[in-house]
Amino acid sequence: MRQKVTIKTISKELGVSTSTVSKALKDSHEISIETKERIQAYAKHYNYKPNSLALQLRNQKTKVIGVILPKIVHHFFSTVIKGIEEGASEKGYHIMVCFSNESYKKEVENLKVLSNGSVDGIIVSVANETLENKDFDHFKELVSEEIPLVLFDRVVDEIFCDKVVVDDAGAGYKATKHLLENGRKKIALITTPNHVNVGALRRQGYEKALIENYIKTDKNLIIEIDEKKDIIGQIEEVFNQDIDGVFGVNEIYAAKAIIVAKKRGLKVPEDISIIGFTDGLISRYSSPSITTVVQHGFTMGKQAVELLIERIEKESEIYSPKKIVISSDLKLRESTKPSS
Amino acid sequence: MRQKVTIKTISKELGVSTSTVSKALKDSHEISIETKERIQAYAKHYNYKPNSLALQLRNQKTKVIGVILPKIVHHFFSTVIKGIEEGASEKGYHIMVCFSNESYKKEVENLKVLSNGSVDGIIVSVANETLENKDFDHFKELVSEEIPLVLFDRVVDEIFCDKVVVDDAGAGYKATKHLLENGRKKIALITTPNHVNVGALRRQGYEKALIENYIKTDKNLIIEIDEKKDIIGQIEEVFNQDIDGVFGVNEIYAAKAIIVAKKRGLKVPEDISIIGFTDGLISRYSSPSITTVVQHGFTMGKQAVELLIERIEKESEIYSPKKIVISSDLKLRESTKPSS
DNA sequence: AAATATAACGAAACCGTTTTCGTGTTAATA
DNA sequence: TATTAACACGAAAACGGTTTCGTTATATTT
Repeated sequence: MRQKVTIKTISKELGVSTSTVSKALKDSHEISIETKERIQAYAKHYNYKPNSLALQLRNQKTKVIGVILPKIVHHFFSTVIKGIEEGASEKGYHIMVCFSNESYKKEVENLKVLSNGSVDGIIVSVANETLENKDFDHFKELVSEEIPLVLFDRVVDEIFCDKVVVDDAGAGYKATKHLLENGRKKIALITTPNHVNVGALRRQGYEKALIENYIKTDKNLIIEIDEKKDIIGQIEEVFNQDIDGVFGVNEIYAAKAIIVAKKRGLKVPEDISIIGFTDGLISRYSSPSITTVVQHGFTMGKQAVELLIERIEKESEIYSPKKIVISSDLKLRESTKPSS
Repeated sequence: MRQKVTIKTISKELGVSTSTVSKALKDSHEISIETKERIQAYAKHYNYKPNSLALQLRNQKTKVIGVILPKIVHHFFSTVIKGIEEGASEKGYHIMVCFSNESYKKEVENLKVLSNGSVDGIIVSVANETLENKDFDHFKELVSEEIPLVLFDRVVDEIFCDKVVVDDAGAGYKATKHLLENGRKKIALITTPNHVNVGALRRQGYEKALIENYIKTDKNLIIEIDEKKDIIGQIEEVFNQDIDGVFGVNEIYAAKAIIVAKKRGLKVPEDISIIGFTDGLISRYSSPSITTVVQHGFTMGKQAVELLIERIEKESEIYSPKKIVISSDLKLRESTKPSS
């Protein structure tokens, strides 16, 4: 890179001290008008830009927020990141984004890098592998260093920090209840293994709705997808039972359920109602379009970053962690309707 | 934040100089083994982490790459960013992500912030508004400051820098040719206004394929979507003509074309073949699934970042910009088949 | 005329680290 | 015994800014 023009360059060139230059550029009253004008003109002409590293070092803050996501090619997370960026941007912050790719090791690495002073605070959605391991020491260390931290969506209770979550249990309840109100009684649940908190919570909601309607939960109707195996194949199994409704805990499962239903000659939504989670493009464009629980990822991201910045900027005050619960709504589309 | 342990803290605490501490932590031979052990033990115990800002300032490099994207909630761009992050990560870099939201003003701002020393180089896909304005001074200034810059996908030729593009003309050609080979002759093109380079290029490919097959391009079959208006409505118009094939320059247009076709009682692909661009989730999950041009966003991102890092790390050498063209392939699905 | 206020600027410390270049002590060599 | 080498460490500059606290010269007040 071409040698940059610094305060030092200017001071040498104009025969004044660096302090004078610094003050002149800030329009300080300590400097005479003529000198200020000379300096400002020079700076403008040579396109002087203050080196932000120097400022960050001096001010002990970077105005950067670190973000660690499990993945990015994913509608929900990309929505969240948009919310985070917008919220950050409004407050004059920038974001540094890393991905854990659901790996514990990468999450630890990322956290280490971000906590060395290059960001003012960190926002994380925990990797699946970490949730399985239940090893959260890296987060606890962060907390003990008093680095502001906000967890969202995939959070863990035992970490002492702010959290933003969707009301997954409530959402699962709403989704299931919608199917029940459609007159469906034999409702299958296509979910993730239980260590994924959100899956577990959505299942709780599902079970609660069934119980309220005096329906026994039938283990055979609940299937925990192993993503390493063939998903369609696993879904086929539950279709071997007699069912008239499906609740998929994400939009992929719902979309695949539709494919399986069609293959079996079942009409959606006439013969079977199907509801999904995550209001992404799949739900909108699959045929029939899918009724889903919309998660408000954008809101989550924005809330998370606002919480974080508040924490960063009021570090003097006594701190007690908050938990924000974002409720979710149903978006009704073609894949559900009352049974005839 | 709790006061962090620095080299200075350690040096005071152990009664040695900061130079000694620094050397000891680097296992320098200049320091006696006992002293080194004392210092290292202390550092480990108090969880010392070198302040990366200080290092960046001293080394005059940040190991951070700035990325400016027009948007993020978009399959192609999120794929690219994944490629960028992976490539960066492999070389020990991190990424700082900003969004222009297709706005010229935000792009200029982002560029200004990133060029103040906080990143070693920048990767950009140009905002639509900027392409309309044809105002590229902010990029030229960057180039004149010799800040490494790589443009991808939405590039502009007059900027002197490395570029990574997809072979849009070739891809448009391939897509159209596929429809022709299916025996389709009245092929509509649903595209963007011409100032969007990629749209223009794909259109060139479309026209070339038609000409090769001695088919006159019919203006009435080409529709430039104005995204501010109702998209479906605009697509309806082209369906008022007699057509048997549709080439949509992105997956949304293709998906909406399918919806319109179905509404008109046309069977896809029996009566009409429809092909899209961008192999995202929509194409995969809409019904029928959509034959598309796959853009290899991941590869683009990775190539872009590798180009950039090469440029950053070999700054001494004489520099002549490269342009990498990524070819695209067709992914055949259900929405196209030979006419019967 | 002496004391004080003000204006305009510079010196130096500081943020946290690395690195060059001493410097003092001890051990080995001439 | 005088010289040199090796060892172990510290002082200081540098990266690019900001800011506190002088300091000098002039202007104002008593």
